[in-house]
Amino acid sequence: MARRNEHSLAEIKAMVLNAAETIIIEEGFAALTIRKIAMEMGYTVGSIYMVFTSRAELILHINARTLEDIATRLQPITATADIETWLTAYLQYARTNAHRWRMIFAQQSLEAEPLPDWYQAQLNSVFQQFSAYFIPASSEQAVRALWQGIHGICLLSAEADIETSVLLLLRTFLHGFNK
Amino acid sequence: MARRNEHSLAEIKAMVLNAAETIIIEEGFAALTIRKIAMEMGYTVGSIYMVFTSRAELILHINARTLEDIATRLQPITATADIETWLTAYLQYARTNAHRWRMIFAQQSLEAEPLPDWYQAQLNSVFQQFSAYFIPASSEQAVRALWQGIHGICLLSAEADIETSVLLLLRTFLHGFNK
DNA sequence: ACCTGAACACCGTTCAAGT
DNA sequence: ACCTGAACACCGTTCAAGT
Repeated sequence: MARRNEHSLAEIKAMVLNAAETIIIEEGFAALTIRKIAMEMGYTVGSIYMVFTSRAELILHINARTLEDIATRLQPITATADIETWLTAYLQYARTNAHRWRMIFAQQSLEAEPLPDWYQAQLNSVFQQFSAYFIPASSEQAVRALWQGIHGICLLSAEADIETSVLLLLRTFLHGFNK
Repeated sequence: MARRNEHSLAEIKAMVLNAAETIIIEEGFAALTIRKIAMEMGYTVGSIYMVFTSRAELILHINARTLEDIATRLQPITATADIETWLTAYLQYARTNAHRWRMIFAQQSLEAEPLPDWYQAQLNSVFQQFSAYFIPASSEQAVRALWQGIHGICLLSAEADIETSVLLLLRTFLHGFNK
């Protein structure tokens, strides 16, 4: 056995990411095992370690992809609509892609070492779309606090009425901000 | 072997909780395994299932204890101090007992079935101290949004300056709230 | 009745060995 | 050079068997 040479390393890497994404969408983060990914893509466990050094690194790349997807989809809205429309679209993405979206924050809570720069950049590409609405004349820290606050609501709410709560926080915040 | 009868079931239950708490404080949530708890308390794995039906149920009880501890410690402040003082004390508890405090939210993200009533009550005993500062004339939903928002900041911030960010959110919110 | 510890069905990760 | 799959060191959970 061994040495099939059907796919390049780059292709295998893409297959791992696609298989992983399918599992997450269908079964959630907790169901994502290396063995299941290998099965899904028709390779053995060892192969996955040819392209990713660990499960943690793989998860980081999956999340980076999700963040890229979010940034791409919301970009057109940024140009044309107001902040409530943008935020509503973001919340809709989170609802529609619940498993993938939640996974971004499941990873964080492991604390551990700091996130790599390329990943931070992906995180920022979404946050910057949001924060652009507040520039100029708003402290970066206040806008970030609001952004994190919105995610607190999303992560801790029992499904229903998340949108109402988030808009409530946003409006009260803006009201307080604009004197 | 078997049948030592050194401890009642209630005593064993307390020993499990104490051993688990020690592990969490010293090594964090990820290090909490059934085998390690058993080792720590001088029993075997099977014994733990005499007093808890599963790891998930055990975690729920540990978190309930933490919530009770928080409520007890903050109670005296509620009576005498303003909201910023109370919130600062809460944040200090979260910082000082980081592992135990974080664990409360690690569990949540598993979604799964709804939390039992007795646990919801423990969650509420802390939230009610917070929300009391806003009564009357504030919508329950807005106060809850702020409370969850504060936790978003705590969970997603990189350690430094959490207190500043939280107070920023609180003050802007209050400013917006009071016309 | 209480407690054990082996067994079961899983994990992530490594690496000698095959082609 | 690429890929396998057995092996290692773990998990949570169960339950027949011992005292």
